[in-house]
Amino acid sequence: MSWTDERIETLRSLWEKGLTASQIADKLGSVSRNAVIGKAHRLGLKARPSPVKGDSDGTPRETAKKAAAPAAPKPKPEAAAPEAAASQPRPAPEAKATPTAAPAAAPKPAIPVRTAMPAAPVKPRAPGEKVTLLDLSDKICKWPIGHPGEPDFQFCGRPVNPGFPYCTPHCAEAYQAQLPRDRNRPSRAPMPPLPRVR
DNA sequence: CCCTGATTCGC
DNA sequence: GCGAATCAGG
Repeated sequence: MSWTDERIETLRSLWEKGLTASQIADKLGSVSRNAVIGKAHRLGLKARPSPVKGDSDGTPRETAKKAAAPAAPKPKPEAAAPEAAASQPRPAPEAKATPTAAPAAAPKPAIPVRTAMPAAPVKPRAPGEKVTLLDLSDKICKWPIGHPGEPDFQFCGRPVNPGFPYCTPHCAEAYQAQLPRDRNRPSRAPMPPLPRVR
């Protein structure tokens, strides 16, 4: 379907009424959210609270262009991470106390590591500057340092191992291969300490 | 992950 | 002109 006068009128109306692009697209039918936004802009309708308006200072909007740069490598996500089947995420990293029968060597789980990783937070931070909740994104390691609620609490902040919530070292910490079963030994690992509660 | 609007660019 | 793909942020 195309943009008939009627549909354009509807778009105008709904857009200025404050409906979201998705809602408008939904109402019109046969068009995507992007189509609505594109059309709205072409019509001159615009300036609605955008999540991305946080464009501070002189950074209009410049990112990797498509055909512009000749030598522009494309870090495409590609194949997703093959969720380790024999692994167990440990939500309570502090409790890495594995006193009894410490395995001679923690078996290196097969965690895909694609790129070398700088051992520093994504954004250079002043010494002592903490990686707080407000800094979290899909891109930085969310491995907790310290205990929530305590003044020193912060997050690791290194770049994540793509597809994981943690950086590579912390992935190795969090996802450990299941050790071979042994009937002579208690099947249950000792309970890790409970998280502190206030 | 879901969502939002903005922008780019091949068609 | 159109809108999918992408981006950047909530």
